[in-house]
Amino acid sequence: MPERSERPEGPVQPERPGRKPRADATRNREAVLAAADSLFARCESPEAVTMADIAAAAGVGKATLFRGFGDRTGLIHALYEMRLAPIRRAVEEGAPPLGPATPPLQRVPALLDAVLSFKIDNRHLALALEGTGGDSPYAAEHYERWHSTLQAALEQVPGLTDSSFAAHALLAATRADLVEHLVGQQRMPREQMRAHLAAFVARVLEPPCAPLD
Amino acid sequence: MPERSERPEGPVQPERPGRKPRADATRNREAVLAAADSLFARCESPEAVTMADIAAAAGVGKATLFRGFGDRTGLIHALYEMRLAPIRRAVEEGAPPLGPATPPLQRVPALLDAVLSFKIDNRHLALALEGTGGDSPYAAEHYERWHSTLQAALEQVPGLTDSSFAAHALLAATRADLVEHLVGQQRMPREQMRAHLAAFVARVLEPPCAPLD
DNA sequence: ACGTGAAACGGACCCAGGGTCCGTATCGTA
DNA sequence: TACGATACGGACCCTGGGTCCGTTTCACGT
Repeated sequence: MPERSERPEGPVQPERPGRKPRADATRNREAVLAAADSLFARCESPEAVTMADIAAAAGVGKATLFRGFGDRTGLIHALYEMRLAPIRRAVEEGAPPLGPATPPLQRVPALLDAVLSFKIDNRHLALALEGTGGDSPYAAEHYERWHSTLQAALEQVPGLTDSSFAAHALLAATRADLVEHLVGQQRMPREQMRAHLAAFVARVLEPPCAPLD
Repeated sequence: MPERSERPEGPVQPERPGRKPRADATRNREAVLAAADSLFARCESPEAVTMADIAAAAGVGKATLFRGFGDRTGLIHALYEMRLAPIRRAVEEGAPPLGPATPPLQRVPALLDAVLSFKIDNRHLALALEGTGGDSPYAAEHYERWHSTLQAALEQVPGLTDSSFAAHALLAATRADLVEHLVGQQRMPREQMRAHLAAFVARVLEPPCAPLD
């Protein structure tokens, strides 16, 4: 039993300020990201694209992948974070309806719609990340971020007693493989999926029957 | 690109009535199921238990595993169905609150609580099944069964417009890795998890604010 | 009881794919 | 331009799912 330790993953951009980073290194990093992005987008199943494929497509040796990103999960993670960055900024410091100044009853649906839309548009990537066998999606820090943001908003919704669980449950409705099943396999149109989620969220946010006067 | 065909999986109990099945075959099948069950229960991560491990624990050659169950997924599937069978019977032909005669507003929470309880009690197994990389959980027929049963019940809930999506969303709150995260990692007590889900479900089932007279 | 052929057995074997090693080529700096 | 540090890349290793085939074991008919 190998007893999973705390993920070795040493040399992933140590950010040495003493020396300028080598040009070929950054160039290769970009090439790898681009190649991987393209491959994941093109292929139906994420596990169909191997590390060797990515290396070949980027015109680079396999070791370069692992030197730059640690392991497969690290590479996928880097790709995912790259795509997610703008949305994250919009959530953390942007204007309503995503930004922090939005009233909860408006922000919760906006957040969930943003997550869903992102996963629809990047479902192959999201699938690769969530389906990456080893570590569950719930260990990833970006999930932690979404969850705590959503929970904070839900906390201010009247009548919701368990905001943490509710946040988990609502986020679960945007799981990548569910999105892939509905949008990818069953060809549900993007807008219809968003509408369904919106209706479901609205139902959850609806105040309890007796409006306190 | 290997182009996933319709799962070869030929010789999984073809049920020939012409000849009595060989004694050693059924004995080995039992041994394998028992060994696998025990190993999955004992180990934290499902991918820590290999087919060779199971074969060794059962005192059987690897080929016997694959002859009897097709592939890894098939074995896990057989285990899962075995455990699930009593609940399935209770749902299909049992008494309330799980059986078909139950009024929807009572049956929906009962169904979801049954699923959740089952996944808590068999989370390693459920994790193995849902996390089995290749095919998404949504392709499995037992998911299809849960979904259609739940959808049928939800259809009769007033004000719910999209029963199919709602069924998906509610079932998503019982995903094995979420259960593992909350109960396994964060040590949430079983009863508390059930209470949280029950509260969430109740919130969804709550009728829209204006009660029709 | 015993011969017989079909079915099951098992472990050596194959192969894909993630991850590593180390001699070599390249870059930034003096 | 020389030099040390850094990155390169492809041969290599290893684990783990899945298969092959010679051998064994069973169920059935006599």
